[in-house]
Amino acid sequence: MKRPTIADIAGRAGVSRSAVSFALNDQPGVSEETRQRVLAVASELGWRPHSAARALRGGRAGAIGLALQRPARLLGAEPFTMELISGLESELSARSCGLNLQVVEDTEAEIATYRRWWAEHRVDGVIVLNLRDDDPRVGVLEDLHLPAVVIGGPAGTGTLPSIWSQDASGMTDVIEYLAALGHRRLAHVSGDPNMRHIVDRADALREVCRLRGLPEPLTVRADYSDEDSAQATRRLLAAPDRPTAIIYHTDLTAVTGLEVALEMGLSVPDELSLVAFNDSRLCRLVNPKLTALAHDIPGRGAQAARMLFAAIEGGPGADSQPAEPYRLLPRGSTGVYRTR
Amino acid sequence: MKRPTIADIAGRAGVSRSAVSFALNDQPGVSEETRQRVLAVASELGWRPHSAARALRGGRAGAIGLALQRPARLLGAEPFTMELISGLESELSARSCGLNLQVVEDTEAEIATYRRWWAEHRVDGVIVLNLRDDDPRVGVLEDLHLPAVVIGGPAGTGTLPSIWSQDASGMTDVIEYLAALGHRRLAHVSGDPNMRHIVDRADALREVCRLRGLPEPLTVRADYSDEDSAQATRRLLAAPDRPTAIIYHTDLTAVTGLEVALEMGLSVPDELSLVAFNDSRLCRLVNPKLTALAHDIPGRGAQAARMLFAAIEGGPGADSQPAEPYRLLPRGSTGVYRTR
DNA sequence: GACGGCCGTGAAGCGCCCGACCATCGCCGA
DNA sequence: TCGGCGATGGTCGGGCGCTTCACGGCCGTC
Repeated sequence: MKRPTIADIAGRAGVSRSAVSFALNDQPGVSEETRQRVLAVASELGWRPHSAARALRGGRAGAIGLALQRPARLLGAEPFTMELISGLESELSARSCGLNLQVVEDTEAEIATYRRWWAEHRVDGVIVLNLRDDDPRVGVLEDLHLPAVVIGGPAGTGTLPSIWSQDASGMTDVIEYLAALGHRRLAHVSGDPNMRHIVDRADALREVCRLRGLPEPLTVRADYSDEDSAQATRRLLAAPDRPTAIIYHTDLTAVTGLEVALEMGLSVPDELSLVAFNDSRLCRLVNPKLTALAHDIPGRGAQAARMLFAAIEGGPGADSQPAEPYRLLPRGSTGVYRTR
Repeated sequence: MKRPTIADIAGRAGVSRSAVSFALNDQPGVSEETRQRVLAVASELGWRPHSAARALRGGRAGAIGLALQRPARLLGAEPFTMELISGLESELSARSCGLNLQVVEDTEAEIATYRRWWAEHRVDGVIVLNLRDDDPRVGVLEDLHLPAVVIGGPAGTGTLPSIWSQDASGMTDVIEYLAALGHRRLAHVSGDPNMRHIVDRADALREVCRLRGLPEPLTVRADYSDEDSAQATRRLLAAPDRPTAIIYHTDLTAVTGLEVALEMGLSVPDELSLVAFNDSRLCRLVNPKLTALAHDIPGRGAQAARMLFAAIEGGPGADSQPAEPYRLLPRGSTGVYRTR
């Protein structure tokens, strides 16, 4: 089977290659009659533009890039990435634009990937995840003039458009909810402090507690691993003045924390309330179900894709904007705190 | 910033473009001295081949394709896909080959995607997931002569190489394990009966039970959704002659089943044992932890990638082969059945 | 002096797009 | 009546970056 080219269509329709090109691209320069004839022949032959030829000619690569900086074992556990991808795809496929995926080890490798994509003309733009403080990726992308949309921010994205989650306000909602339930001693299992949104949450937590006259909240770090998450919760619960509510930076971490709490003989939510950032099915699979801060991740993916297209086309619509706010979904893991 | 081309290198090195091309591609036709000089200039300029130009010239697209036929909300919940991708990537990035991802609605859309990829020269080959009976994708890929590796089989893959999981033997292991624990009334929550591996498991279950003189196992279907999984388990446990052990086609389904069983007041594993196909972190997050049949998914992805490369290059190494067998990981959800 | 290796150059061409050009026709003013 | 002109509908050909085939000097050898 041979792929038909424009020349084949030209031959069959009895016109020149240019005429075919004009007809296929809705350009002026051919009569309506010729255009229809060309289109008919093209669809009969099943012609599709050769993406490489188009890209070479100086046009679009017809694909965007997504570099995932995650070890293999985590990529699976975390629903975030896949939900984001499916959201991206919903917009991409509507414009028959491809998605190039690359799993990278670290930031350095990610930057190398951007440079390679740029040099090889593989993508028209990229989506950047997990913004960090002084993120070197921003400068590189700006230098390359490679269109990009950052998921994160709003600070530190340079000239790149971004879509930022309202982490401080999400955290505030949680604290107010917990405070209303009578909790005073809060704790926070936090993530990588280099991540912008992680810092935003921690800052908000301290700030709101101070304003409301609550004691300084305990904070410990945990990565996504089982052991680390369990250890973090154990440390918090072993503290002399044990917290009555714990806020986790991830559903995964929270679920592990729940197991640990139950293991240690605590009753949830009677003696301990738990809240997770990032809702997912996981939160509903455990018992009691986890109270969570939910986000429309596929929706955000779609929004990011639209912004990226706007950035690529250089038109309007590529301005930074907030994602829709977190929604607090109270479930069985949080309850009224009764002083004993 | 301008991307350097071969002509730029040629100018700087004082040789013709052809010579540069030979040097960069390790072809004979240039002296060792010239080659070194060209390579030095190339790396100084940061030259990278323009992927579109190469593809146009008739070479490789430098990417493989993966079409995911899953609704958005499932893609996130299921760790399988991401683990597979990270396995694929480990091989791909070693050869600096890209991965093209596309989320599709149904088989028809998937086939359309293959045709488009082929016509647009976007990918050099594809990975096919979830083989079904009389799968139309096989014929299409054969017709297009688009190299492909099927994850599934071994039957029904036509001339396409495949890597097949040993589902019957996995199922047999489970039954023997459960039988050894004293279970006789087994049940099976099964998946889409059009999927080859699902049928293999069901067949093995019936066959082995017959051979061992166990009663005909109950079988119900459930998709990946919460409601469906819960409903399936409820139906089984409400049956007059309740099973003492249930085998689930997915960790997700099994976790939901566990919740339902606990809700219904059954003690796991004292009154009911549960086993899941597909181990994942999910199985260790619940209480009791789920006994599961584990698979090295990233490993299989890597193997599939290697086979696909072999198929693309037309060399040897593209023969169908079994994946490594399932490993049964007994955990807290299975135990001795004591007649009451 | 014919011949074969070795290095290197020139040019064609992959499929597509687009700027330059050209033929035809209708219309207008001289 | 006829030349000039603009609009319309089309053709020609170059070039994007890269590979590769055909060829052409140049040297050493029989």
